[in-house]
Amino acid sequence: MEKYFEKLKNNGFKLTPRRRAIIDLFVSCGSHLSPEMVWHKLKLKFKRCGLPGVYRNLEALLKCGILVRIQQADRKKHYGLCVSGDNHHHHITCIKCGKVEDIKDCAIRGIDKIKGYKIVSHFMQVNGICASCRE
Amino acid sequence: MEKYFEKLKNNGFKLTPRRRAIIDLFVSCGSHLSPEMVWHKLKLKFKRCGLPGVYRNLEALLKCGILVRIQQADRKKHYGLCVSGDNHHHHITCIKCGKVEDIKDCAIRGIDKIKGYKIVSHFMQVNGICASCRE
DNA sequence: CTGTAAATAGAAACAATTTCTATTTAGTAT
DNA sequence: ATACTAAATAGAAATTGTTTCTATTTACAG
Repeated sequence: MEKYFEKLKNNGFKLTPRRRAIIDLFVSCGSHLSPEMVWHKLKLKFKRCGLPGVYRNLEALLKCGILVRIQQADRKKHYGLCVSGDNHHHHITCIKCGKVEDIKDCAIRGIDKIKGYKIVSHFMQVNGICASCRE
Repeated sequence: MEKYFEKLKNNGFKLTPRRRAIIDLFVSCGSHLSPEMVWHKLKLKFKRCGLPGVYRNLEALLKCGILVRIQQADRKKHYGLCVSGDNHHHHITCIKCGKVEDIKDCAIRGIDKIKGYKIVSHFMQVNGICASCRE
């Protein structure tokens, strides 16, 4: 918990109740959330609370490496706690409970070229059903 | 060309001038296009031509396997010709010219489980610079 | 405790996509 | 050829997700 507040400070961001609540939320739910889902949760705690503020805070937390952005099939943005820090990794998402885990092995890493293309970036998203949702 | 018209028919779709033009467009440009880009091109040929119609047609062509949907970093949908047919594959995109090619090898294929997750689906997008854009 | 830059709410703007309704058209049956 | 019918269409309007703007409030350095 403290380490997150450190990160905020190191990046010149203030520690506000909103941000504390958002971090809490991600820590306790342990899965990824869309801005709208975060907003619904926050509205339970704060009576006055706008969706634009949620977007701004999620981007701020992304910038200081507390959250990662996860690409889903829908057009919504999704965020999750960044577990691996800055190391290159991908995500596996449970389609039942929404939990997100990091995949450290990356098939592409270290590969320089594919089909004559100089590789600039790549993105991988794996969807599955986690052990506890499957039993 | 004929094979595309076959596919339309096999899926219960009619072969309309719009669809013919859209297929032509993708064949001749050999890269991926957003609905809006398709629309701009179509407007040169057809004076009356709506963006909603483009969306509908791209989805129709997707359904019969003529086009594939490519996930880009932006929030737009992108479509490209489906070169590999129904076989599982991913795409590499040139960030300079927009060309899209298929990658047949897939690191995930055949893998059943990762971290205890039963894998349901996955998605990979590689971005690079192609040989001719690089020289 | 004061000052200031950052954070905020809420309204409004924006962008991509989808839905709706009435009209037109492709392809089948005559 | 011609008429019929389901599908395709244009254009307007609605919806959805996100961003920008302005005025007010707040965290925290001094």
